Amino acid sequence: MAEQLTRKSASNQDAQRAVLAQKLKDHGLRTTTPRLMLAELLFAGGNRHITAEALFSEARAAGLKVSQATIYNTLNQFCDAGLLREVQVDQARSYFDTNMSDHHHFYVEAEGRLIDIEQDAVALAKLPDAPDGFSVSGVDIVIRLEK
Amino acid sequence: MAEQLTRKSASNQDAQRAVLAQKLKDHGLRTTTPRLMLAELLFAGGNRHITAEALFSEARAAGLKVSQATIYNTLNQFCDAGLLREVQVDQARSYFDTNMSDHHHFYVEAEGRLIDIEQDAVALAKLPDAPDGFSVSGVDIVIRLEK
DNA sequence: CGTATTTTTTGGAATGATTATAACTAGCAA
DNA sequence: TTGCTAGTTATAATCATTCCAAAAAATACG
Repeated sequence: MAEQLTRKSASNQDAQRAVLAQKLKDHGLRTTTPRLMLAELLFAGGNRHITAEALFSEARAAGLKVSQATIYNTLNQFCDAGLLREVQVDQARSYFDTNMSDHHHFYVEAEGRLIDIEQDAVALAKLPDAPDGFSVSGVDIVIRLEK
Repeated sequence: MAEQLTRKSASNQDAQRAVLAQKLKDHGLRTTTPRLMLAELLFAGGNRHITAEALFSEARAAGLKVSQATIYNTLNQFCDAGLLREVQVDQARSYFDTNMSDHHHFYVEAEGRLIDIEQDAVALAKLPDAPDGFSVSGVDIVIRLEK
């Protein structure tokens, strides 16, 4: 029984990795060990918001020997590839969001914590036109929270 | 005529400085030379958005000998005092906005330029409630622009 | 009016996140 | 396999911002 569970979870893990490897390929990224492991941390457990530093700690805690440079490179590559988006809430550090759907954020400044706002919880009744010669590349709404 | 203009503009400048000195006092800040000169750069010509680096350059260009530390201190003090607000659009550097009224921003990423959106050009039809235990301390909307 | 007390300013060092560099290694196509 | 290209690494470099301790300026007090 214990063996069976172990075997089963191992194969689940393999399947999950295959899916993630495919996801990387689909976005034009080679499947390397660091990328795959980081993808697992980032994408395997539902949407999340994370800083480079936090991902580095997690990777280390998970036994993955990866350098800080790789964390930054990978996060930036994932962003460029459209697997991640950067959220601008604190000039001190960058936050990355695995949720690529169109949505906005609460930001708990005191805790440095981001919370997704469901897409249909915000409705804009009116938006200004872009100034002449420009087009809108994105609309970001951040609702700051305090206790 | 030229003299008259000179005299007149000098007295205008004095009057303006008196107003700014009072403004500082009203917000609990002592009137010191660097503060007054920086206040002049910041507030004398209509609303503006500026970075620490840009203000430093302007101050130097205007012949004011002020250290970078003072630029940062002053910007932060003005923020704390409610004379300025910080706008979060680029993790690389902080922008300060002299317009304290409730409004939002366009951000031209390619130029690092902020543009005010008039208050009534944006209307929010629906906003989510703050999660339990929190209250909303601010709502920031940034519309990113590209060519 | 000067002198003491407190606040500011300053230059330079320190910090912390992020990026650049250059050598090494791993993926992958032939 | 082999060779070429891209990825990873450790370390140094960068850049905005903050910290620090000493010097200067502003206010308070006698």
